[in-house]
Amino acid sequence: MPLVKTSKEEILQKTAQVILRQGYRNSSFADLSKACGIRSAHFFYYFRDKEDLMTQVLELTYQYFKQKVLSVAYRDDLPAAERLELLKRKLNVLNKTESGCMFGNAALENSHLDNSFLSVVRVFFTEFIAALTHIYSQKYDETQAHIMATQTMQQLEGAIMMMKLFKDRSYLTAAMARITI
Amino acid sequence: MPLVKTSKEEILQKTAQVILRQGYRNSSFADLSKACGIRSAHFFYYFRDKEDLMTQVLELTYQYFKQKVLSVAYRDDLPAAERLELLKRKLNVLNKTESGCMFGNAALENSHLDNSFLSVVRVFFTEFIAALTHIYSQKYDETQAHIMATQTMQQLEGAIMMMKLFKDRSYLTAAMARITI
DNA sequence: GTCTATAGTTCGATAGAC
DNA sequence: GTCTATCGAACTATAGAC
Repeated sequence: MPLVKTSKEEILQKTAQVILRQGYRNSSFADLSKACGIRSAHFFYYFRDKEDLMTQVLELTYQYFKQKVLSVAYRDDLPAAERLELLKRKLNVLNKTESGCMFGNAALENSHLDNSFLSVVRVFFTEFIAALTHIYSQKYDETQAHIMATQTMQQLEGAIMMMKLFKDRSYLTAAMARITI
Repeated sequence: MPLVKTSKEEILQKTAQVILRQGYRNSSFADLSKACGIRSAHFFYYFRDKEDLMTQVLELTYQYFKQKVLSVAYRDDLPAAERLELLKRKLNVLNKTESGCMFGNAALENSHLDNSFLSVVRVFFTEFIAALTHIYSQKYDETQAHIMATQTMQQLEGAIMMMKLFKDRSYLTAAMARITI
């Protein structure tokens, strides 16, 4: 019985990896506890229930994305084209694994329910589109920029779906290459 | 006369509706049997197990798509633009409910496993892209046509994801409107 | 209808840090 | 000797299967 100190942050990160790969419903506490090196009972020390765990996983992932990825869209000292290239480079974390997008997975898996964590998923996509719109709006009017942003995001999610299904990263690579302003 | 009042076809169709909405893992035999009006034991008369049921649901849905939707892509008596419009009209079944695409859902939910039914999902997308490629290749060379087909399909899947998440059909409507040759 | 496995969850105990 | 993190056992519900 190893008395390893596992922080809440650590649990959230390991859990995120498993759920990214397998989905929410398909990840049991048995899976999660194995990945974290703790017993499943211990999750309930930090989290109310599985839904609470998922909510916090999504919130952490969203915060990471907002701060590390989306923020570059608002660096108005740089020209739009450069901000877009920076954003694309940051987005390449998606290409590290073939596990896809946490939020896309969660959207398709849980939209029929009224899980509390769905609101985080909706916020993620809303903010993602807003960031892209901000970049495009340097060259196009607000309406057109919003359309292009939505299109870009949808193209990415579609490509990620193919990447995950065919275990082939070239779908995402190709879609990324097509993103320009 | 061991007469069964509920045919296999009926079961497959009702089951398909539920799984389209809720996903594979999220649909229990309790859910499915309620929707079909049979007792859960009855499923095992027609199907080996849940995976077999899902495989046949996907195969039936794929056959429907192939015959009723994708076939119009190969009606070479019609000009490409007209075939594309016809295909789009057929695809509007997706807009009837906000439940999304069976195959997109299955792709994201199960890609981490090696479920036998994943091959049907891969065939669906391969054939979908092939059909679109055939239409585009009337105007563009084969390579370009294939790229455009992949892009169109990914755009649709992305839009369907948004539609399902936000329960708002305008994402799909807008994406459809943008599909041209 | 019943069986078995597993899921999510609860509870009480414990071992060390302060 | 209280506090925090952790574990082990057990409970309850539900799943898939026949």
